[in-house]
Amino acid sequence: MPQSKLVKVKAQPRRSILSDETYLMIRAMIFAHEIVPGDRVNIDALAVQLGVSQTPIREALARLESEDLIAKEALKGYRATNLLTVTEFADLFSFRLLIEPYAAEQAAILIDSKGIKELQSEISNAKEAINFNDERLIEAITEHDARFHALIAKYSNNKTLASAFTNTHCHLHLFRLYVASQKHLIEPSDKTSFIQDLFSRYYQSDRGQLAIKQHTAIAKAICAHNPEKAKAEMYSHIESSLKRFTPDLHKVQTDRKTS
Amino acid sequence: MPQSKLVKVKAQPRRSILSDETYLMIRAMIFAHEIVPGDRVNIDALAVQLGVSQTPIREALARLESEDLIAKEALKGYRATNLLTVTEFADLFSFRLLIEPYAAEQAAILIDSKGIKELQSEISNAKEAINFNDERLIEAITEHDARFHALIAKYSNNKTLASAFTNTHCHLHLFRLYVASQKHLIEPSDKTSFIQDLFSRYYQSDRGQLAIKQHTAIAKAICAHNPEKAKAEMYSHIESSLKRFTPDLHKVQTDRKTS
DNA sequence: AAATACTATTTCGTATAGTATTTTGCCAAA
DNA sequence: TTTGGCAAAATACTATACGAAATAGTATTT
Repeated sequence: MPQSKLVKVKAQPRRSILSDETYLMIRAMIFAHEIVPGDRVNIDALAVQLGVSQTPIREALARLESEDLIAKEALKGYRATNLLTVTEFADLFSFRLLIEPYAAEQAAILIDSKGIKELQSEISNAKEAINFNDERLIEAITEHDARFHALIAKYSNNKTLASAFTNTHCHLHLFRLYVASQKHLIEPSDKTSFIQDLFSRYYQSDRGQLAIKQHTAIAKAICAHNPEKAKAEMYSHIESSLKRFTPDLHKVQTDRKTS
Repeated sequence: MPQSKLVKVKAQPRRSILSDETYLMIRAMIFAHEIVPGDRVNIDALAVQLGVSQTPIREALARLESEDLIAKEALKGYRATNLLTVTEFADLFSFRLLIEPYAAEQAAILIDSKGIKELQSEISNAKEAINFNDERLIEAITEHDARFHALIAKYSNNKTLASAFTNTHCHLHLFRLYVASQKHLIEPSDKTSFIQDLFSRYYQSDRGQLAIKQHTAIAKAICAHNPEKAKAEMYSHIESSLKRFTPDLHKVQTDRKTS
């Protein structure tokens, strides 16, 4: 058994890096609405709650700050940033319309067999998820959507693009998770907030089937190495998604011009 | 003198936030090549050098990490990230070609009189800088270029775009500063590294006059509220800048496809 | 009612100590 | 000389405690 010497302690579980784990945990708390937008984030309290010292918390918050998920006010402390405003939401989609069709185009050129498998498997999973009940459906579709678009950004093979995508998309993701969490507020009341309005428009109608259909078309074009088609499909997908969210976008854009 | 009461202690100098200042100082050290790409960054040493404790250093490094100017390896410490590779450089320009023409277009629509003044003054400054001697010229033009493009990103009024621009552009800026710092290596030697080759191609020929000429055209279109022209001028400006850097770009792109 | 003073809380930074891990340098064996 | 391994030094990571300074809230005085 000469191997025992070579292998040695290689298998010992890596010591966890608290500042990294803390970062992920705080991030998860934000996405899970345990930390609500606008909340103040107290370092001491967080340290106690997570059972670590202040040092890892500080590093985690510094990172979250440069992702704009946490804002720091000098001498006043940290607080969770607010949700996207209507304008910011529209801006984010304008940005997506710039970079994601290009990403799809490049992915169609550069994707390899491993990537094709990964993409197809993501589509399959999504199609299964359609059969979920309402409770899990919306969350499943939201998560699938995030993974799908991230995959394409990754296979564009452009790190600058992929990193810009990641940095901006987390806000959209958070926004969607928040919209979804407001589901129970829809039925009983007739007051229609921006959020609730969005919810009914986006999820009530087709339960996300349209999005998955469009994803399928995009994936098909990419896997067939058809850049033009992939680009066009991605463009109309994002456009359609934006239209569903805000059919009155033209009004928003007009507002911006006059502001 | 009722004013004296109203003004009061408003002017008292804000206590400096060490973690912010430390962040800026380390960042400046990177841009000044006091911290060279690939260098290990020792927290203790930095704390002693800057005369602060570890806490602000850690927060600063965490922020720099998410900008990708500093990379963290678990349990091994931080190190300054390497310069852009040829591929990353090409990717960055592809990305710029996606977002900056759009930014110029939107700026032409949305810019106000204050913005027009700011843009025009930046152009004036640049034209003065052309008369600098070689020593200061390159740095002046590099800094002007960064400010000019940042201004347009700002006046696109799209925060998502502006933030993506900021995050990606610092790498280009660092790259250019590094290229410029290699100037003295050009003349005497005949060995032609990638960097030195770039330098001669980009700066020796016209001392940046072409870039400023193009900037002037872009600014003119924006200030005249001509979106189409602004967009087109910005596109060809970036394209021309890319071509000057890498006339053999097609080769790079071919390489990517086969990788 | 407004200005002021006082108190409590919180942030920000320092200092220090201890543990885990990596790196380095040395020594022995091939 | 080279290789491999082990011990020592260096470094990263975390915890803890403390203090100064600013903010926020409350009470007091004018």
